[in-house]
Amino acid sequence: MALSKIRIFRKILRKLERELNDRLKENTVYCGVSLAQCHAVLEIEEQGETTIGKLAKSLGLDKSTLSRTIDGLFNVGLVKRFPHQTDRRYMAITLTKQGQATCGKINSTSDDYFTRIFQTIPEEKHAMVIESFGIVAEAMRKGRGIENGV
Amino acid sequence: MALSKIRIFRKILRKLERELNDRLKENTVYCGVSLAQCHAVLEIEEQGETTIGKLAKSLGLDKSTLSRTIDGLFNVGLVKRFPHQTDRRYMAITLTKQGQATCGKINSTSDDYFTRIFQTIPEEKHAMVIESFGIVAEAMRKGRGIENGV
DNA sequence: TACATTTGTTGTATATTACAACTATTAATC
DNA sequence: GATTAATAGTTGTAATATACAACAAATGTA
Repeated sequence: MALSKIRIFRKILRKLERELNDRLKENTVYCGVSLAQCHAVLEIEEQGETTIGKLAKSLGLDKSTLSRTIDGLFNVGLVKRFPHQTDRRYMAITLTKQGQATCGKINSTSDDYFTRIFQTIPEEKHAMVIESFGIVAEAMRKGRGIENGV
Repeated sequence: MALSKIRIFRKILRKLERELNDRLKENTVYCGVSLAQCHAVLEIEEQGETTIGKLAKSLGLDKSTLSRTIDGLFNVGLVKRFPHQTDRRYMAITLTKQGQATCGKINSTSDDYFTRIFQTIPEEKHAMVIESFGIVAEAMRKGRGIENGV
């Protein structure tokens, strides 16, 4: 692919990153959780009962970081934390009712937002857009460890 | 658009965000600058001679934050800083030779990376992918201030 | 000239993060 | 079964990134 197109794509990507960031900030502020907490909450929702280690791995963060993030969520009553039945090294982490409510709020504001965004995009392009984002996300996932100059 | 599709799109987007983040981290570490510094350097390159205020605005950050980021870049010799000729309230900011070199390194590792990523995507889909990302980025930019639950 | 605005810097506080050292628990080895 | 390994999580510490408020310097305006 021509370098000029790569440059165009990178520029678009930087723009997209800025927009995504701004939106996320607004959304999390509105939902009363920090960005880190928001990611953790969504990840717990996705994993169901989980552990610090699993969350750290799936979010690509250190376990100490997650330990503190979960501390914060526990303190504001969004997660429950109790030793695993058979292996007491683990802490089983789940969302409280309130945590589920927050999660629902995050999801619904995000759903609303993207519904509106898609309303400004011609309907016949929707499938193309979704496919394209999927392609790139997957290509990047597969390309992990590709020499990145590293 | 159906909620189920919105949900799929959001999930893809989260995946993409994680991948983008990871890659940026590796890249900036390799290029010897922090993520914030990297963004600033690329923005200075794009704007040419610029100011703290302009950078803060374009990056969506506080001027005090940029003041400190530029401090850091100045200390490692990547930017020059001197009072504007006619209005001495401004600091004119430019990249040094070394700053340009770092910028070139950032660009070329990113170019290489995305060139490889696109090599894993069928060629006939390249145009579609670029168009789609452009559409979403622009839709989000236009949609700024859309009630986001706020 | 006196007041208002703009630009950037500094003081202070908070959030996010990682690494290293540690504790507690479980698994493996002998 | 006792000793050693490995694993899960927490805590101490430090670095980075960030914003808001107070400020100083420069410029514009009345």
